[in-house]
Amino acid sequence: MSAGDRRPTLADVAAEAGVSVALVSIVMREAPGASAATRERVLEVARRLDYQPDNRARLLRSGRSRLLGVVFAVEHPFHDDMLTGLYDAADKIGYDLTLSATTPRRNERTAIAGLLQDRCAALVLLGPQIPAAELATLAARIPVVAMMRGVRQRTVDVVRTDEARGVHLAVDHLVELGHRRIAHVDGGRRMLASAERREGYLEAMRGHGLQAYARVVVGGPGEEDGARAVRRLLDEPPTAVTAFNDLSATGLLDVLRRDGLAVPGDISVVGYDDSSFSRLAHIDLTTVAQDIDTMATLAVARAVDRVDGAAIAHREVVVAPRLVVRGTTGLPAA
Amino acid sequence: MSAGDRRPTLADVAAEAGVSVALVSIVMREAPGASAATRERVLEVARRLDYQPDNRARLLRSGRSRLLGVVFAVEHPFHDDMLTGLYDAADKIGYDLTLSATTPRRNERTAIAGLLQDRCAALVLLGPQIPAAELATLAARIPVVAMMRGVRQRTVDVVRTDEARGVHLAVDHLVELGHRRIAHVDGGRRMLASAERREGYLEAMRGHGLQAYARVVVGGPGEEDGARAVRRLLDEPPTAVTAFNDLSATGLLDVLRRDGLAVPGDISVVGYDDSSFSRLAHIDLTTVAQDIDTMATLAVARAVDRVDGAAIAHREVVVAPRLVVRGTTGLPAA
DNA sequence: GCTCGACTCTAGAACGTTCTAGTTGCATCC
DNA sequence: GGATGCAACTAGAACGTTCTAGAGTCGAGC
Repeated sequence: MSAGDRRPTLADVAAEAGVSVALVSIVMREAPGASAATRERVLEVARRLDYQPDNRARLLRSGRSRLLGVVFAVEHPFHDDMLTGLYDAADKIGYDLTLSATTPRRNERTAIAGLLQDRCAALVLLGPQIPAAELATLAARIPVVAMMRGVRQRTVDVVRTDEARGVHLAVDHLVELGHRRIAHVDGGRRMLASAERREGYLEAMRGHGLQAYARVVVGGPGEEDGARAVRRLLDEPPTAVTAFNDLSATGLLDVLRRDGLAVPGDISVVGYDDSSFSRLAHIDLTTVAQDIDTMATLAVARAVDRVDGAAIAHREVVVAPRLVVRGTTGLPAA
Repeated sequence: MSAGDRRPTLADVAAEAGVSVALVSIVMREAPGASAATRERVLEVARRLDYQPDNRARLLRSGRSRLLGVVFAVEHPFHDDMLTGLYDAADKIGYDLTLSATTPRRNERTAIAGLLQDRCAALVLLGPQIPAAELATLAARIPVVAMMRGVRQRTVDVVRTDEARGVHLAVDHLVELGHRRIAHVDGGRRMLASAERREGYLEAMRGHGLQAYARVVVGGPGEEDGARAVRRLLDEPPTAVTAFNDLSATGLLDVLRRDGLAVPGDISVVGYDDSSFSRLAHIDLTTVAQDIDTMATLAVARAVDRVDGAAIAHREVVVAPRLVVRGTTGLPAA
């Protein structure tokens, strides 16, 4: 009735071009078995009829799907960056991505269920929150790659950043600038990476022979957590602070500046994550960045390997982060 | 060979339960036509075999797809917020969402092509960048709802915010606080909403009889644009500024504070978009927020109406924004 | 005892592709 | 001049569902 009565199919193109359906199929997916002349003619007809292949039917018939399901959280701007990398990586090896988001009102289980019904070949989960056991049962059904979360399950693959190394880099940088009294505001008990980053901090301090100066304050993932933590720190202020993440660092910065302390003049601050806002001139935060492209490439490669049934012994890939030096770190006060 | 040889199908469940495939289908989609007893039994078998319906086959067979394709940009954190609303709205009326992102290296055309192949029933485009003509040809093929962009094409639906009204609200707020010398830093020539917001500003100034004080400075969408514009403003500083967007406002704030001007003591600033970073204690920006839930609900409803072939005369829905008052606006300096 | 309707269930076609196993035509080889 | 090979093409099954049409069963109504 309205615009297009029905979308054209292979059969329509075949009829119009005077060839068989199978031949049109061959032409459309650029498979061998058609002469240049007919190829040309079929393509012309397809274009004229505005033919669009039906992915559903295509995937249904041809078993393997060359489709990777990705679960990401709308709350994490960082996940958007990772999507960019994943699209690139998948594209490069001829795979497609199908996305499913978690939102404050749409949980991970729902997001995963949707992808399972779409019959993607493997799942890539960005910072999955569901219990490890659940990941394991899921992995029994379909290859699963978890990113940015360590999972001690021998059936799920993991691609993550070397968290400890990240804070290590931050401490190295500060020490190099001449800092000694460096404190760490951690991510609290509930955050997965918190313990690793704290350990990285302690280890780095020991490595520089500064264990006597080491000081860890309990914080959390939010802005307020950083603000609260730094107030406790100010009785005997260090010359530099490494924070659990950028948000926490921002809260911290805010309190410092309100108290009239100059950053980095009086105190240097390092965040973690290289969140987009840390680039704002206003904040200009020195921070630790994950290697997005490398991680994305590895995750996709690993997923595809599993789909192809490759036998890979090690399940976990740990990628080194890098330090992004901006304006919140400098020489310590004299 | 590996984990699961093959995912179970309706036929497997049917065989195991000793009934026909059709009956299992009936049970799985909770259609009428099966007794409570068999329903129970079939479900039990399905659960035992870990049966998952195959969406592809399902959609292929049952023509209509109850599937909405959404194109969003990873660069826009705001789009993530909108996704949240869209998921809610779609969920409420039994529709599914399939997402396709644009990234710095994946353009809108590619994103749309993917969705077309997935045979979704309609397309929802967040802030589409492609030419209106292209949108029109697309709309000839499938219902299209464009969000956050005005399109003068009688074949595509539009759900957008009343941009002029947003700046109007900002000016009203400032005038109410006692400001008169209120300037506007616009979004430059290339931004779609720029002209509307500028008009809204001028109209509001006129409405308050302040046309003599009206002053528009050419800016842009970025932080640097705001910074550059405000420097030009400082020869004869106003007591308040409305900026094209939050990013521009942030650049502006940064310059002001570096110049030793207090915000809002010496000068008040209003942004636009309610970006997530505008909530940071550090920035705490008064801004104009779009009504995400309303817009999402309207967009989904409109898309579904078109799918159902409803005849709706007006193609454009304009939603009122609201002002979010935070810490960058206050009484003018005495 | 026959028909009717309601209910439960089933066979088989259909959706739009890809894949397998051909068939045809034509040039090549001994 | 008959076998062989190859390129170009085709018929029809298959993928896992849903849908249409109809078959069987049973109790009620006359």
